[in-house]
Amino acid sequence: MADKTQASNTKMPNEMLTAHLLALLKNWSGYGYELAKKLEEAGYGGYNSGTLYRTLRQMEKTGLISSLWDTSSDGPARRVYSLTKTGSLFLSNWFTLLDMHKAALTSFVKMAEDVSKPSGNSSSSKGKKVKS
Amino acid sequence: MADKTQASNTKMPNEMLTAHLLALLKNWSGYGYELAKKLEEAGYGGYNSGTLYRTLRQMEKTGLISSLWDTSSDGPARRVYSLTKTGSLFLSNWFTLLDMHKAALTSFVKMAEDVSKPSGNSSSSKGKKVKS
DNA sequence: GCCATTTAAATGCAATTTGCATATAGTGTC
DNA sequence: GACACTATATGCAAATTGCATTTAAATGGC
Repeated sequence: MADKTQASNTKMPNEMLTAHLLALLKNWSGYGYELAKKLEEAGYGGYNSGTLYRTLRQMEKTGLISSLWDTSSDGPARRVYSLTKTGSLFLSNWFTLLDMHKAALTSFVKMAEDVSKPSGNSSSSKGKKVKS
Repeated sequence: MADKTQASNTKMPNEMLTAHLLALLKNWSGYGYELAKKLEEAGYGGYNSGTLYRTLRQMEKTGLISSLWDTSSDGPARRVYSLTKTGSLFLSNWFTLLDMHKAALTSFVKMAEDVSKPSGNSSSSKGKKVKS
């Protein structure tokens, strides 16, 4: 479990945790402990519980999700979250943001490729060579 | 310029700045001021210079890029950066990370969709309804 | 009943990161 | 000299994170 499937050592930034939580809560209602386990199952464990709960509370404060206590079930009370309209919007914005980000990356790479290989011209030239 | 083309108000996390810088530096050598302008042109301004320079220094410290001073040109000296092998690797890892992230998001959304619409069953049921 | 364990959420605090303003410095121009 | 533009860096308060720890309800075993 938690088998470090993530692309090598690259650390997931926390904004992605927010996105994951929003996606899990889309068309669903879940509480922290449950969400943590789902993330774990999906290979996105590695967040410690403190961070997770705090992230959830903060998402609530910023209006992405809303919560209410569920005392109906056994065991300690659960704070059950569900997506707000804002959260839903944020999620779809995140998707487009990801696309734009990726597009920018590829275009940046290509930009440089085009300049460093200007038709039949070898070595230096445009390649903004540093003097020493 | 800097025309807030980014999907609404969603803020770019700084890990993405790192990715952008790496992409710009792939097959290229550039310095901070220049990189800032390229980002600006591409619609990814909105980073203040302090953050940008500090990010670059930190990327150097972690071995993603390396720098040397360029005093050959007019004006103040420039710290010219180029990608290390690690940086190049990080960038391609970042790409796969993005893909995995997006795949996870869509699968999460679909997961919930499948449960909340169980064939011909209306209202509550599996939808993990909260009591009050 | 008593104790350990599991479920569930939250807090304390040090360490890191960020945002914003400001500092420093070289060059050219009026 | 005063000013603007290029170029990098720092100070410091505010926000965020990581890690350990705390609180608390319920269950299972003895």
